[in-house]
Amino acid sequence: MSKRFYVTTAIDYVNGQPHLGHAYEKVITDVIARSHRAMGEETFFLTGTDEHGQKVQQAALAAGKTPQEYCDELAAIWQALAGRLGLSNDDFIRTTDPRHEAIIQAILAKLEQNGDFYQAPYHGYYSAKEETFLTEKDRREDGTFDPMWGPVTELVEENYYFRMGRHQQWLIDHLEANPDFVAPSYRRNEVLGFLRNNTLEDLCITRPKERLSWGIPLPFAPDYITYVWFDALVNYASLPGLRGDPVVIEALGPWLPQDGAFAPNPDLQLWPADIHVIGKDILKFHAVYWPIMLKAMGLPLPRQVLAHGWWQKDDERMSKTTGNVVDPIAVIEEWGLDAFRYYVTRELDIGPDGNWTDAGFAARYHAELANGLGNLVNRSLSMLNRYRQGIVPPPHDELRADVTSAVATVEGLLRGHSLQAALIAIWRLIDRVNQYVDQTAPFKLAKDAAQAGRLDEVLYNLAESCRILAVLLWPFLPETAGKIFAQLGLADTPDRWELSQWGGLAAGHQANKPVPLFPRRDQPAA
RNA sequence: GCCAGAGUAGCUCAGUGGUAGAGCAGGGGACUCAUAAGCCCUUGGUCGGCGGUUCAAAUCCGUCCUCUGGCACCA
Repeated sequence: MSKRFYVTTAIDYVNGQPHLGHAYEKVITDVIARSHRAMGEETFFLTGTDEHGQKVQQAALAAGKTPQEYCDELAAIWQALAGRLGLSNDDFIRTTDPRHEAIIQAILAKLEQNGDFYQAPYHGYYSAKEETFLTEKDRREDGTFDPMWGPVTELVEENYYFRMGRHQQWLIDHLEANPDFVAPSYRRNEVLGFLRNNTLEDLCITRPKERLSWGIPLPFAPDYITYVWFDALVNYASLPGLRGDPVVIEALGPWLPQDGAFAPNPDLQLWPADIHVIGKDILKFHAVYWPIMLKAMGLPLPRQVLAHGWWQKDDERMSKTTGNVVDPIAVIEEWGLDAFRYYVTRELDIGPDGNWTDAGFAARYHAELANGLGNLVNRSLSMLNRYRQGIVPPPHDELRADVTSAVATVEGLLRGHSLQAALIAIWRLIDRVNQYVDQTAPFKLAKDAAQAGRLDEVLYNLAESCRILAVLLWPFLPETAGKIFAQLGLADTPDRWELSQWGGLAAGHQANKPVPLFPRRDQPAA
């Protein structure tokens, strides 16, 4: 079996509530995963939760629970979110999975043996009140720290460091030789600019156990706990490893537990990842630290780090304190899952920041989903039922060229992960088919018995266009695509690109009666 | 402060030397299968300011203004 297309989201820190940004990242990654699957690639889509760290430790303590109990409860919330978003993820990694921890320890042991680590004092400003180190960025202009931190003292503690400096040049070379390694291109430029103009400092990768106990101990120094880098980031490779990915198993072989738990599985070739979908805030970790870590581990680099932007609400940063937030679950409950998936993918291209407005959401819902797509399917099937009792006439090719051309365009855009552009192209086809209804006026043809043959032709073109639209929409709107197939009386699922071939509807096929896909919400039901 | 990017119709944006474009919103019309949806037509801009190069500049150059992003241990 060949290597699968492997796509990931960032894993989310459990000590927080899911918000629009999380939901957005997962939806666009799901669209990418579904489109690759539809086009016949074996695909693996991974998401998950980051569960270690001091904040989780403290929150668990405050809640009177063990950290593991606390994480189990929160991980369930995040997994439920994945379900509510209709994600087609193939697995869900939790960094508290003992197998993940075993792989982390194998990696740490290997790098220690290779001389990638060293011990040194860590100097920092420490807030005892918040039990955290502060950075220069936390200083105010006059050099003092915000009173929220309480008394701030300068503290020195021993820690382990990861040597990064020696990796600077090849990483620059790699970015120059692989223009798609970081996307969009302006993010790549930022990373290159950073690498060219700064000297990489070594990375502090531990915290002393007395300060951070909820995490993975260094196998060669159990009084130290791995800090986030060699824990959370590694999930992308540890999940393949714990499921037997041969590349990961081979790189870590001698350092893994030799009890047979990590037997290679040649049928699951995942690493290297094809795309890491992340937010722009964690670009540097993924485009600088992570490749260097992988190189040290002896693993190939991912093919692409794709950084998306952030959402604002009404041109202002979303903030819990002001209540200026979009709750994705509430939107889905009010408008439906596919309406949510459509808006976030259509409104915002992957890269720039976006702005959520409730008015914009309602406008797209009505203009594009209800009046455009929904009404087209409804009027097409309504006429097929009214004039032909829902029985599909013989195939006819009048719209074949338009549809085939749109399919090719959408396919190319999906392969390039231009999701917004793909939706725009799909809607151009919807507009074209709506235009066709007016140009051919089947409702007039139906009044003249002599035009029965022409009416058959038009009705076939409409029904077949709707069928193919379902296939194109599947990656974005899986519920809706399924409903269109169901209304057409098709038992199949529109999850394969080959179904977008013109002429799939057979003469004599019995379609069902239409039900509005996206009921209008701005007027009382008639 | 330094580096990068952007400023074009009410809104979102395309357009990189040759008579200003799209979608949405706004206005008008004909139709009626359909979720009072759809279709056709249409109003609307001294292309951020100033100066320069050119027969010709939204497009190239200079300068100024405004905004955005980045400037390492941030989940």
